[in-house]
Amino acid sequence: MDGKIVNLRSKLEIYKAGSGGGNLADCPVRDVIQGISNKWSSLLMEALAEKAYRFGELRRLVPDISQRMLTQTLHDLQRDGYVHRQVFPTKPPSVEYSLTDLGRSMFGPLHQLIQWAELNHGAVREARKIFDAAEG
Amino acid sequence: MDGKIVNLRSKLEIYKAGSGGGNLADCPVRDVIQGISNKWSSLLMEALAEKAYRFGELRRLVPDISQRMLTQTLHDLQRDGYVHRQVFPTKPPSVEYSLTDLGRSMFGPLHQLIQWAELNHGAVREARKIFDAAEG
DNA sequence: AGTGCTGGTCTCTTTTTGAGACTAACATAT
DNA sequence: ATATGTTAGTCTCAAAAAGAGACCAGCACT
Repeated sequence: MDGKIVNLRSKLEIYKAGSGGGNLADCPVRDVIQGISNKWSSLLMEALAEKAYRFGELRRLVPDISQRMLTQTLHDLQRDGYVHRQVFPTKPPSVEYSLTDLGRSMFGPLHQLIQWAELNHGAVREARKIFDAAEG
Repeated sequence: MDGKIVNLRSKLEIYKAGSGGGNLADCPVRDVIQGISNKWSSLLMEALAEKAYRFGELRRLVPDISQRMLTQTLHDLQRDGYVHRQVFPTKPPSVEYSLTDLGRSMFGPLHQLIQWAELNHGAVREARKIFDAAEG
């Protein structure tokens, strides 16, 4: 039983006892998953998986994202290698965002999760209703 | 082209123009995905997928989660129907958390994403390095 | 000259998260 | 008898993140 815990610890833990260099980057799950586990990433990935979009198009597509968070989320997705940013020298300049190969690869499993969400939305809502009824 | 956008809009958008009742719950992707797209959910799901754990065990397993966030994340997972909470009348009382059927079902696709993360951690780190080198 | 379009940045406020002290009730150790 | 540890939390306050929306430059069109 303790062996299993230790096994899991190696995957989950951020701090390795007695190790000076243990940090978040040592845990793939946390390092990668946290990059896409935020309010807007999966939504933008889903949009860009369909086709390339320009900044303004994305903003209209997801109207309740603030420009600030759209800029920042796209920047983060680009930094992690999921999204490619291309500037076209039009007047005024336009910027197109598209998925990279890595982004398309990651969207595979992400899409599975999104499909699960669509399929089981009702069950989750039902669970919430029961829970909220049981304890206000 | 516009047709595709409209298709996507129906899945992504939070506000439906002219509709009084349009809100977050109308969008399965956002409603369900946002429940698990936070810092600790996937980590706790991964732990509980292995076996049931008690509150204190989870806290030791994920040592850098605050008690406050552990309580809250477990509460949210329970509310969405992924986690079952059972109190044992020991002295002092102990509480065991385990996955429900719905939780195990959801962990299927989530696990795929986690495996992708483990497999492609290196590629993501490399992308970050290149990005950070190009623009400080 | 005025207006609009582009893709942002800047500032301010609100919300979320983190750190950690504190609780109650009982068991065990001294 | 008194001190200490255990349980699963809650509470408060500080820090970080997110949201709202004004503002910007450069050019086209009117």
